[in-house]
Amino acid sequence: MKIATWNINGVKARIDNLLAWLEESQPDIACLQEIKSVDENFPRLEIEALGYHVETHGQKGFNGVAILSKLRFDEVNRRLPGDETDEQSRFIEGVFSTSAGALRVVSLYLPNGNPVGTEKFPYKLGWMERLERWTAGRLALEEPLVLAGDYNVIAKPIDAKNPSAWVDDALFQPETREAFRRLEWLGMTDAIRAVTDEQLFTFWDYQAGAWQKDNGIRIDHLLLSPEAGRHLSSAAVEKHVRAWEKPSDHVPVAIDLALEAAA
DNA sequence: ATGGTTGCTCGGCAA
Repeated sequence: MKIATWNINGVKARIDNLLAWLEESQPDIACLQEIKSVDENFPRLEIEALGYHVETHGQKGFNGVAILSKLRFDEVNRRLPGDETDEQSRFIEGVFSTSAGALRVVSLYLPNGNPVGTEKFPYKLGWMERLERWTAGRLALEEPLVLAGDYNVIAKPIDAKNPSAWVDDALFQPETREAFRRLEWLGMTDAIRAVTDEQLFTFWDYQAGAWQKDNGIRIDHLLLSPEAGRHLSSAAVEKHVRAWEKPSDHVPVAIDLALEAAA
């Protein structure tokens, strides 16, 4: 079963790329971030025509996440618990029936947190604390769990072409990196790092020729519970998508799990 | 380089 995550930076601007990518990559489950659309305007008909079920959690103008799945959703949960006042659409969980029992897949768009020194940074850290608590609860179920999305976290210096350029950025603060490590300490595995130590990027800024200079960062991650990680057979960044016409500034990251949809 | 580019929405924010 192929599970992918992609920050598409606007579903309206990216619909042609999204449909082309779905046909080429053929993910069984696709987690999207920054759909920048309300649910009513999400182009579900075109996507359903390719054989996907569609669940969204959007808002006007910014943020917004979605899960597309060739498997039927058994359950859908929107919003990360822990702060009833949080109005930003950044979290959706789908539950699916597989050969290994219930599979839980989350599409998350973790707050950017810039600039550090404003209320945006503590919002990011608070969101990461809520995610840690939620994940601890799900891990107690001892089920396959995939947390996929744009984490806005540069976990290690190797995950940036120029780490020194990011030292004042929320994505690379010690508190940010520690909060990410706490998710790993809970028992979650960074799928890419389970298969390779090489330098890989998932985001290149639109500005200053970042793509042409390969000045990128790796901030889109799939974290796996032990029960998901034991089925991991491959993980890869689909870098070529960044060279398409009218690209997102992020590219898809995909894993294969040796699991099948329940009969 | 206190710049640069894109999306959403048509001024200014978010990234």
